[in-house]
Amino acid sequence: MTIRTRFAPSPTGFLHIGGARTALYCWLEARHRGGEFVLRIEDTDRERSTDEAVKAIIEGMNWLGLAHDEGPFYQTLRMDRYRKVADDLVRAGKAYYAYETKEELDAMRAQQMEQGVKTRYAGAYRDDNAPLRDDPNRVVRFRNPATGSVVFHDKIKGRIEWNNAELDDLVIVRSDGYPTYNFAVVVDDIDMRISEVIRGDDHVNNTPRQINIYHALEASIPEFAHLPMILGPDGQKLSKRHGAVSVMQYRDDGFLPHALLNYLVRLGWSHGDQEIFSREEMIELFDVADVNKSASRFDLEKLSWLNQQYLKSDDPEAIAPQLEWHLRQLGLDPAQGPACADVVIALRDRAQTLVEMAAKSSIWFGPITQWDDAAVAKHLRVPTAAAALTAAHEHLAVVPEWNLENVHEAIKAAAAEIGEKMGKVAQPLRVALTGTQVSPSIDQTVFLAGRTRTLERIETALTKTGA
RNA sequence: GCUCCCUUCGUCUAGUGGCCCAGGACACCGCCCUCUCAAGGCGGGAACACGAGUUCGAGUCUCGUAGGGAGCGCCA
Repeated sequence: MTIRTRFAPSPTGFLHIGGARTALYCWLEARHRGGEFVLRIEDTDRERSTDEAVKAIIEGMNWLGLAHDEGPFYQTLRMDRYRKVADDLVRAGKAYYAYETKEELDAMRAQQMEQGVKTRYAGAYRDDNAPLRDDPNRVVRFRNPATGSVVFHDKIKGRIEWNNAELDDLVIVRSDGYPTYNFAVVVDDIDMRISEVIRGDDHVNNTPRQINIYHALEASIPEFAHLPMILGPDGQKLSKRHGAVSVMQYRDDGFLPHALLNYLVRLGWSHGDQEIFSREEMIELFDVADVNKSASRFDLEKLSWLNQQYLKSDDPEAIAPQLEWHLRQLGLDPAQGPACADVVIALRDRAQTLVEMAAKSSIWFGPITQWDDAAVAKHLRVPTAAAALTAAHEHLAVVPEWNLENVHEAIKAAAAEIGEKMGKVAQPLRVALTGTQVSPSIDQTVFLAGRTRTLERIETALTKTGA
């Protein structure tokens, strides 16, 4: 039997880090075991579900490259199915109609809280066997076993046992006719033949009652794996109010999807001392049973480090289009400068994100917008600057073919001509070309500027030397 | 209040009774390299929450304590 996993977000917002990791683990588990990965949209909360959120979630998964094999399925399209299953349950005596108002239920809970007992439904209809009647408050409740216990083996948390006495008769169909989460998931997971339920550990508490519903439906129980949460950098729970952002924000912030995936796969899971995983390695090595039990914090610095590792090791030609995208975000035209793959090579040791890389490349795609006064004072207003720049201009003007090696030789020759070390030429030249005293190696900086731009900027800089 | 879950360097983690006076990675500090900044190389400080017990031997097993988290909805 092939295994099947599913990712089942509710479309009430964007795909955030926690959801992305859940999706990744579901996807990896399916790929690793040669199974199938299905996407299901849990949109029974009509108040909060939106089409934009569905699009945002799918966009996020596409960006990360987490392709599903089936779906997306929409719960709102399966209403008839849920109603039929609920009716069958009522007919079989495994569920019943109840008619309490929300106010009555609130009062019941408040009273139980006061008495220090677990809050649970203790209404009158469980044993009432009342015939169906029309009432705006009519719901269907599941008749949970009153005695015994539910035991399951979570692939991550281990053995978990729950007393049925702790569980109450949950509503499975609301007064508006819509199914509730705990009911719809079970019906869906059965119908979609899900063999492994991988989800956040905020659902462990729901699992025993869901298992009871599986039993009532005479379906076989899938395996469960409850993932620990991802906390914010401060150890607080991530929420929309507190630090949770869309995975697409990471694209905008200059991260590579593979880097995010690699970061996420290592957050709560590991394989010895290995830090870098190709997609193939993730698939080969990942096993949901190896996931850690405890929550972990999101660390932007480690993500940034990983991102740079990929910036350094990925094919520059593959990164180039992404850099171009970020250049355009800055209002720069990639056509007005050197080949972006060359820029990637020059800057990948100096930038952790594509946003940083794009910012640092602006000097090759447009005019110098800001002069660092300290740099000018230190490297242009010195006795040797004018001679160094003049010599550089002279040699660079006649470089036969404008490539990195020839540019390097020309600058070396200029230094030799004035009898100074490289630094005496490189620094003034760097300030002339960038307006600052920080840039990639001088030959790279000059090469990427191109001959015309380089000579122009040296001429401009000469006027600043005071010579 | 009740139920369930979790606890190794600041952070992510290795560790499944002796290989651990605890290893790797990020971050931090120092040195080297060097045309700047990085990157890289080398080195450094830094943790088994606490207490009992089991055992010849415990980070690893058991119990308790403390701390943290989740759930207790006609939300998912």
